[in-house]
Amino acid sequence: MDEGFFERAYNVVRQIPCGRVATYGQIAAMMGEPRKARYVGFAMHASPGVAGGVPCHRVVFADGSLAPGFAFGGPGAQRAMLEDEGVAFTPSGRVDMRRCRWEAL
DNA sequence: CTTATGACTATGA
DNA sequence: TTCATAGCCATAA
Repeated sequence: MDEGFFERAYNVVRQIPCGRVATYGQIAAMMGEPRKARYVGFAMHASPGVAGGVPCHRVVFADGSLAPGFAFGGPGAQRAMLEDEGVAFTPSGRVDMRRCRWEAL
């Protein structure tokens, strides 16, 4: 893996404003390589976390679901953080993409 | 060259 | 709406 890819991924994720979420494919697309959504996920896995300036909790699946089993803090922690930032959730436990999906300016 | 794997996505039942 | 499957890219065996 090219570390530059990680840097670019973090650089994009860092731009996600509070109360918004972005999908892996969306971030990958902003990096110029829309087919590497999986690598974006890997970058998030290896991200320094919110303290490092990378709000990886704001990165979700295309359908609004979160990463099960790999959440940092424990199950429901990611959701709790998003809710705390004002992100709306559906009764099904998924992010309300229609309202909270982040769009590049 | 063929398989296998993975914080993904799209499609079909 | 949910679950299952196939396609996707890069790396490793």
